[in-house]
Amino acid sequence: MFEEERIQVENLIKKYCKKENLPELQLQWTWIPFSGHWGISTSMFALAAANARQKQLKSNIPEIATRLAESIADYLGLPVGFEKVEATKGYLNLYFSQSEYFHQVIDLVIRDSKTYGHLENKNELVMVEFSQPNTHKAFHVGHLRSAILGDTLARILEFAGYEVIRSNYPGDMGLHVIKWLWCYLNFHLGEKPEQDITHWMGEIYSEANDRLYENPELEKEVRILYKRWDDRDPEVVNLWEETREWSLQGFYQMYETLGIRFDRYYFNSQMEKPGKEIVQELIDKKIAIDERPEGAVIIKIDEILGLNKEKYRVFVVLRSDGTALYATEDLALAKKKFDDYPQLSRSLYVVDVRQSLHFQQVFKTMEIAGYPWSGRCQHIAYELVNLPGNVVMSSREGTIVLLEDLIREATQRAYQVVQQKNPDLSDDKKMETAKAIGIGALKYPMLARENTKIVTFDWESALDFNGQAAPYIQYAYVRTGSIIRKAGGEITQSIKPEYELTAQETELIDVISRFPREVERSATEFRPIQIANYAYDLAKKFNDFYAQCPVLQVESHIRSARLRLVMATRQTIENSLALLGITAPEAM
RNA sequence: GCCCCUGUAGCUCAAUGGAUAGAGCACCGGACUUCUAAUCCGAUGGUUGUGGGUUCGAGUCCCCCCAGGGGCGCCA
Repeated sequence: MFEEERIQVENLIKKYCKKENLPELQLQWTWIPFSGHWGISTSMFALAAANARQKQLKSNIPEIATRLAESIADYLGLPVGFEKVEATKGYLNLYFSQSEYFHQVIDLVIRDSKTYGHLENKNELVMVEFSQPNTHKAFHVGHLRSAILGDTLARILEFAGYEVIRSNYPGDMGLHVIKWLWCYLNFHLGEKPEQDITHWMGEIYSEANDRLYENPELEKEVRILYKRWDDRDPEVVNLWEETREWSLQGFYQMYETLGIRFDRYYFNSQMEKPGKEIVQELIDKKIAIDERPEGAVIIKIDEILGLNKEKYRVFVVLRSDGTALYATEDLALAKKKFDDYPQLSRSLYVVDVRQSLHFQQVFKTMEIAGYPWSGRCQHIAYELVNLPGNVVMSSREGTIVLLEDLIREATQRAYQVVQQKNPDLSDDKKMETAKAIGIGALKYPMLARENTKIVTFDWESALDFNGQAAPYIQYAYVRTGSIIRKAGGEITQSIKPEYELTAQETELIDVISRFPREVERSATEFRPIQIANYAYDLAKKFNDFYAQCPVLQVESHIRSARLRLVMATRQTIENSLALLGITAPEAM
């Protein structure tokens, strides 16, 4: 928006520089940071400094910048599309024509509606792998972060013009699964989960750990069972298949509730064989050293690269007994993704920060082995969700908050408020609204935080719906709906307002116009926090407007203009909430 | 020992290298006869961990420290 006008001004400034024999610099434009105004701004400090350097002048840069800004402002006069040009403290500020800007921004939003902010097709295919839950374990609040972060990144990347494949990688085999099967076979044979599947699965896993802790001599039964799995004993395989399916059904339910979908499932258990093949290939290529049976199969990455410092360390890719490690399987998975989608421009892994070294090792190994796509793999690291006192959530330690419990609690609390404020809604509608609010409230704090910062979970703040939180944004959305409904379906034409806009109106339009830029930035930096903060900012500006500017009870031309502003706000809130995976409710 | 992350208001967190470092929570004082008060307005609150450097300009970039967290050969 206003690109043409900006370029015109830029050309004028370049002309001025040539005329005055000033160095030519790329101008950096920012937004005028003062509230109640809108327009673009550029500083003259860089130009002043470059000029001083070039001419060997020793002088006060801010002073020169101020004079430069002043003479350029004089030179420019009043370019088309702007209503004021101002030089102050070394900055050149160009204020947009209010009615022109209003008209352009609002028309664009209303015209594009659901696609407002959607960027041009980038013709790139990106895979986002996220969630990676372990079957036969509980699904707790810690797991929520990867699921939500990955889902939101996928939404943002899609909106930013990428084609996205969402993939999941459940951990459906490993020691935890064998322990679970052992416990089930001995103490729960014949039982089946009913509701809260992942909860029930988690209970048995936890029981297995307790029993083994109390009676360590039973470990040998677990080892025997693991051997039976390795030999593909039909009884074990069948039981594994059946119980694994229970867990997966539990996950599907959870994703359904959270509004998360996947295009592609890769399973840990399917990567075992191809992983071992890659390890053999690495041994054949003399990249990996086979120290079996005394030692494992290892790769001395630093040595291969000739690094003096320890950076990639030693990477263990196969156990000394020949069984697969997580690392073995991750080598296969990386390759499998590019076998399936050779045109992937990026393969992203949304996995917690503790595995940073692991992924560096995986990607670097594939690079050494000569796979050309290795540079397109990238780990998107995020910090953990801990309990107060920096206590890590762990199924084995029993220090977990179950996702089912949290969702139930949040939804119930939201339901009570809906019940109180909207008693006339049907019960289905109340429940639907409560879910939108409760789940939104859980998602938001995980997104409105830097990926690299730890989230501390406590019940009180998780269930606090006030302040900077999803319900605040949803409430602003509901308010826009009320106004439009009360206007009675009035048709509003494109309009250039002919009255002095209030500060609240200018700021609101300014924020609306920023949306596409926020999408771009959020996508290139893989940071949903940009959108989370943006959505809040937008809602806040609307609430300011709501408090100060009556829409329905004003003269008709103001009413028409404001009604359009409300419509555009509503659309932009809706679009930004959609990127966060948060439902915009009709009533609250 | 090596590597990564974090350090900003009492607490939780923001801030494309730019103008006066901003929100929420908490606390205190106000605003529903109005388009939904899950809202709004006001007040209080800062040596951006320390010390250097780069730059016209540093919370932001670089270096040394300090503090906390995480990772480093057969866990996932």
